[in-house]
Amino acid sequence: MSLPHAILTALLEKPSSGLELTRRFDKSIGYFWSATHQQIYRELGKLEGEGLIRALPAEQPARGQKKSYEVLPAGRAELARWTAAAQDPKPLRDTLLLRLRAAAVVGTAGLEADLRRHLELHRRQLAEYEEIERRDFPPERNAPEDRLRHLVLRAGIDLETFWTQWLSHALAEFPEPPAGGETD
Amino acid sequence: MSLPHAILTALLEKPSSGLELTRRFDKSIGYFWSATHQQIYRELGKLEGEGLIRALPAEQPARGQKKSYEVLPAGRAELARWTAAAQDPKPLRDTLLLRLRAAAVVGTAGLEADLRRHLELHRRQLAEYEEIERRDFPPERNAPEDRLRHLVLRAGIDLETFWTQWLSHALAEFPEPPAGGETD
DNA sequence: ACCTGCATGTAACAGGTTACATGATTCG
DNA sequence: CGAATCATGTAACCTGTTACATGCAGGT
Repeated sequence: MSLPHAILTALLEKPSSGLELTRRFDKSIGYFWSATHQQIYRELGKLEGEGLIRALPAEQPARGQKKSYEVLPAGRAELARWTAAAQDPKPLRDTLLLRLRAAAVVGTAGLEADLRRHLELHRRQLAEYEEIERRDFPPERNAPEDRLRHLVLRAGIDLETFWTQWLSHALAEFPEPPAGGETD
Repeated sequence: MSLPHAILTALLEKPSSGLELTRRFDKSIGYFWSATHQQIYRELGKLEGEGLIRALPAEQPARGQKKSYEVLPAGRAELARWTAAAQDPKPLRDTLLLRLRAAAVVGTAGLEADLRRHLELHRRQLAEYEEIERRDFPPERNAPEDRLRHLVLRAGIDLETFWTQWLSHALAEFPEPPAGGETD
């Protein structure tokens, strides 16, 4: 029950068409909530049916025609309700940790290369976030309306920092020891 | 495509029935890959059909009868293959960050209480992990076959540490400022 | 006229969640 | 015998993923 609220947030920030939303879900919003265009169109239809958003009139409701949406008061109310409602944190579900645990049983052969690749990917993501921070939140301007957005970005930076450090640590004690539990 | 491999790993560590697996997915394995008993039974059926595991014979295949499974060689091979195969990290998808971004638009009313609750939950989880670390991985015994398991636990500890720190930081600059973008 | 790119969709499927159903065992 | 508990399962649904379909606009 989060995708509709992600879309409401995006549309409140700026009314958009499906494709524009898709583009924005590949960038800023997608940093913590990704979605494909198929999901977005499906959800836009639902939200419109529920009266939370409406299409801006542009005459043609035809197929290849751009169609922009804006949030209705009911949509804003629903988003505010959802934002304030108590929600339990979802338990972690991470493939890489699972693979490490599996490697303890079937052996580590071949795993190291992918760990290195992940490390490189996380380093790149971290650099990208830090670049955004430099650009959008320089130390001097600390406007209160930026605080929440900066906080979200900090979470991204800290998470990528965690992954790079943890992967470095993992790789450090990886290559040399035979690491128990081979194919027996 | 991870649940079957989580189950294979669990069964290699110790052959079990569906319910026993469910219990283990509420503890150690569930710390990074959770699953309900419905998922587990469904997946056990599939894995058996594919010849990766088999039921230990106990005469009754009846409904209320315990049924234990063990991993076949094909299952072990598949797990080794999957563990070594390259996989892209899944993009982050976090509700709390989304709610913060939404709060930047519709206002922060009511959010703070749930942030406090999350902080408390993460603190508890962190304490639990640290307790496990003290119990299972004391500094003196550093057996090589424990290394990978310890590494996985460290990831859990570091992640919970991140959340507690980030949430503390978030709450610190939260209460006082009016935080732009109220219900207008 | 044709091709490429933009834009909106449909369909089928896989994985996860929730609610419920059924049989066996144990304990009062 | 009845209730509680253990154990295995079914069914319906929701979300997310992948592959494909359709219409329009602009360039050559």
